[in-house]
Amino acid sequence: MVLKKMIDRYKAIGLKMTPQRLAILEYLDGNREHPSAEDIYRHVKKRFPTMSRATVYNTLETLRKRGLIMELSIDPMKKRYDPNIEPHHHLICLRCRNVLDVFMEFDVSVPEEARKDFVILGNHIEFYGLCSKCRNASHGEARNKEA
Amino acid sequence: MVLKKMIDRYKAIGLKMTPQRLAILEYLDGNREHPSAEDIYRHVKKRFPTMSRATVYNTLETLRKRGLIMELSIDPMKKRYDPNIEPHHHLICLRCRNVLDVFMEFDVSVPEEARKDFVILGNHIEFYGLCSKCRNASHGEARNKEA
DNA sequence: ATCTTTTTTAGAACCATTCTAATTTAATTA
DNA sequence: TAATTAAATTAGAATGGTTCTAAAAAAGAT
Repeated sequence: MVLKKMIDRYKAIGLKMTPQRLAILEYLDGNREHPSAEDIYRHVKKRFPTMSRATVYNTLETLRKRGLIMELSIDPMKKRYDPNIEPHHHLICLRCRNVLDVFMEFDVSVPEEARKDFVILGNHIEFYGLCSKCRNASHGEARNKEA
Repeated sequence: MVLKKMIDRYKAIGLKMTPQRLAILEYLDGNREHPSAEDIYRHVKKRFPTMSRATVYNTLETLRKRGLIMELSIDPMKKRYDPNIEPHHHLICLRCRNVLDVFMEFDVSVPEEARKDFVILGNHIEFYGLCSKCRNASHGEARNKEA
């Protein structure tokens, strides 16, 4: 459970721990769904009906700046968030947009001449394809518009 | 020049070739800037002042569906497009968001047990770091808000 | 030249995200 | 525990990217 660490870190840098933030942190803790801000908002709103979207966005931005979560550009329409900050990669279903983590390291170094003085600080591999559900169900699960 | 091929392909499937579409195709042909819809709109509007954003979006979607361009999820805020459909990867500057192509193949196969019945159809590697301009100029070129 | 179908257009609508300014609250200190 | 103060929350407005709409224009076929 990374939750406790997050809370401690929060306080250590002079940020206030509010019930709303705690709810967001709890939702994110161990979450493997790579949720969007709206996903998070919908969830925590159940417990805090007055919750504002701004709070979700602010909290996510604060967490990101502190390096406690990652912002993913996996979805063309919206940002998605990953509370797992271990470097890893993603398997993305082209049909239902679900995302599976891939905890592996690959040797993908780019030689000098190919990177033109660019300093490479990290990498992220998107594998795209079809998840087992979508591969079987010829219709079900569809959530996007590839064609 | 892939332009001619695109025009032929267009007609072959019964799509009409209009001056607006031609302008968009010409702008994309050989373009290595990974432009957004807005970038394209601004450019072609110079030549066609009545050009509508809808035309740009429609054309891009048509091209994408036909596999003539690729839609990139490189930028969290907007889609960007790549007329180069050869499989390749991208070097993304965290500071100015410029993108450099990497024409290399990497062995990134994911073993059975790691992909849980997922069928992998392709992959795309994002290398992120700092381009030479941004690395030198401590301020210039900044276009985003990493911190 | 006419006809049919597709495309273009301006603008409205929509969704994700950011901003705003007033109100509330966590944490500190007396 | 009450007062203080800096930070967080809130509803809603504003913004930016994208999609939709319905009417007008134009491409390609006959």
